[in-house]
Amino acid sequence: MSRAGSRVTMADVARRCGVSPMTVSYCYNQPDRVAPETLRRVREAAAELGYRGPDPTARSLRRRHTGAIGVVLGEHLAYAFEDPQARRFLAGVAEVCRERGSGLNLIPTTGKAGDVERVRSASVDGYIVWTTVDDDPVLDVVTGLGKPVAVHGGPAVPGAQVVSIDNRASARELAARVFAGARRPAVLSFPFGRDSRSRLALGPAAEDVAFPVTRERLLGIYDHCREAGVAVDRLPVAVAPRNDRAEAVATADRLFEEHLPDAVLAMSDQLAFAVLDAARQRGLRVPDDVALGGWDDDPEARREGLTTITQSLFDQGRACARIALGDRAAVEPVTWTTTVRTSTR
Amino acid sequence: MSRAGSRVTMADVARRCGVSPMTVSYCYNQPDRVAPETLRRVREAAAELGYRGPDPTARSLRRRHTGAIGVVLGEHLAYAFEDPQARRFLAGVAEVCRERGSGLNLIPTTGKAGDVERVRSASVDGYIVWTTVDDDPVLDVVTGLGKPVAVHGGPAVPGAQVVSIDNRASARELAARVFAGARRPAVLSFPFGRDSRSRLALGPAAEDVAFPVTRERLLGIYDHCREAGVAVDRLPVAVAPRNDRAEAVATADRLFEEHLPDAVLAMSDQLAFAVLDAARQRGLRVPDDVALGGWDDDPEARREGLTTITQSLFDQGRACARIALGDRAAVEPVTWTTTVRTSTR
DNA sequence: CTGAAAGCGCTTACAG
DNA sequence: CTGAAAGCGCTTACAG
Repeated sequence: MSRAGSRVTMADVARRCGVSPMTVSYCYNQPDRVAPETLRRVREAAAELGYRGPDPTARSLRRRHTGAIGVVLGEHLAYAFEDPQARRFLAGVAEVCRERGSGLNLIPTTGKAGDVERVRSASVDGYIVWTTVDDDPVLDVVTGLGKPVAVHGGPAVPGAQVVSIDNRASARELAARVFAGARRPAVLSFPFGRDSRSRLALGPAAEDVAFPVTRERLLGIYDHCREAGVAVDRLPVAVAPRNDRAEAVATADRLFEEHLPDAVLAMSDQLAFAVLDAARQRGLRVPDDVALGGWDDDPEARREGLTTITQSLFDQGRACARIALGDRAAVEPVTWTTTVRTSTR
Repeated sequence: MSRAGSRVTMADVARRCGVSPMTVSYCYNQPDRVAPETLRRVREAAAELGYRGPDPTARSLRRRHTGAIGVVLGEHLAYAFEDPQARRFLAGVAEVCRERGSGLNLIPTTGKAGDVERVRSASVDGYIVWTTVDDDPVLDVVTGLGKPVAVHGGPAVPGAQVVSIDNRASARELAARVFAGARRPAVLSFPFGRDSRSRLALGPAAEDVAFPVTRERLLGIYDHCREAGVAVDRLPVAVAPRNDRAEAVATADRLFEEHLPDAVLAMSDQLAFAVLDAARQRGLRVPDDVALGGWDDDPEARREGLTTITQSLFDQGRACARIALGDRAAVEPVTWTTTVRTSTR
């Protein structure tokens, strides 16, 4: 048996044992259709020649599908392996891929020029786009390819299916919990756009927020404020540079420094933990001195007694994968619930 | 501009504006070679027809490379997103892919029948195999394809380049540290083979260990024992079901229950933390009652004062990616050092 | 600066 | 049960 990694083709095998290339093809794709003796000879010839089976690229071209889906990550790719929620999501995607024997292609984008080309030139049958900004050029490219597209979180664009909880409704409900009885409520937000700089403002306009998930949550919080008679234009909203517990402590700390809030609604559990860390450093008690709420219901949230919006990023990953693989079956709406623990009054 | 996602080819564009298909091809691949006016007309026709550029699969077939590498993960794929060291490794791989504009294909295997086919039928130019067992059939497949192959950790096989620290030497050196002054040393090991069941034995034979990384570390520990006059056949070796802190606590606890060790060498920081958790539950002090050591130098290791083997899984991921992309440049040997902290005497 | 030709390696309905 | 033919969509030396 030769180990020649060099190009051995079906035609070579066919020639070697005196059959046509299509018979060799059938040996690999529908072995039942081939006479046992022929099958044996073909396999023997393949072994002698070191032929390892049909070339995947040629097969994909001919069959007009690749058996893989692409996941477009809008951040430095390492993020996908660091952020707990992105990980849960990808684990869900991966599970479906494994069930279906499908490939999983990670496509990082950076907001620079090469993105569009990298996305377009991935050999995949469908795309999943991880939550991005409204005007991300990748969305146009991906929806113009005639392949199924799932967008996690948002934005909603024609030609793509969004998989997301109702962020606005969940924010409104959570704000009611966290801000209950508070005199100085505040928000710790995700970045507004791709330029992820930390900032702090009073009731910033929701229209300025480029990430739909962030915008909807902000809008939901404002909804509550109006209902509860809280002045939105005096609501401090601090923006964390990234969804990272350690990094966000400084932002949370500045929030305490400047406004000493007695209730903080954070846009994720990670950010809520950052508030918790900052509060502890100051000797503040939760929820007596400061009430807290977050999103995601991370395993750590239970240990910390954090009130949070429970949702399954894993299941959402699964749903996105099914869409990207072309499942027409109606994907059920994404569910969420408010889980009340001891961090709120 | 049409949004027809349906098949529009280069030939269609060529026909539309009265040039040959190859001119259209040049417009995408070497636009400088084309007269500006022609370029303009071709682009216009492409826009009118909704042509989005060359089909990636056809291009790959023609060019004979795909611009992607495959990463073979020997565990349930979700593992890649959970295990801290696997994540660091993949982040390193991903960084190189991003630098080179290369794709990253995740290929999960499960030890079952479909594996070989899934690996073989991935359209990639090179492979990275995450540490696996000696007789993994995937190794044969992957090295027989005539494509570059990097194996992380091991085993070493012809046709593949191994990227790994010297596990045996590091184990020997670490054992000397951790077991110093101990009367009842013990080991908390990774699984020996793919059947990941928890067990506890005295000086089990290293030859029975199917994972080279695990075997080499065990051999290094035995090396030290022989030098230091510790009876290997009375050295308790507990096997954790998985490299998971929470899950391994039960195994560590059993080790304390049955042997009450005063020094435990764990094969990773995660497993060392499990020992730490079990020790704390029993009110044991580190290092006075029990000395501890691990591998990897996880960020948490510094906080916990854990003596450990420092290595960069991130850099090893980078090295593997370069190999899989065909870099012939000598990849430097992988470095490691023993970082001594307060968990040893 | 542009085109005619060949071919990357395979699969599929269709005959026989 | 097996084969002749067509073609998936593109790129590349080579002429001109």
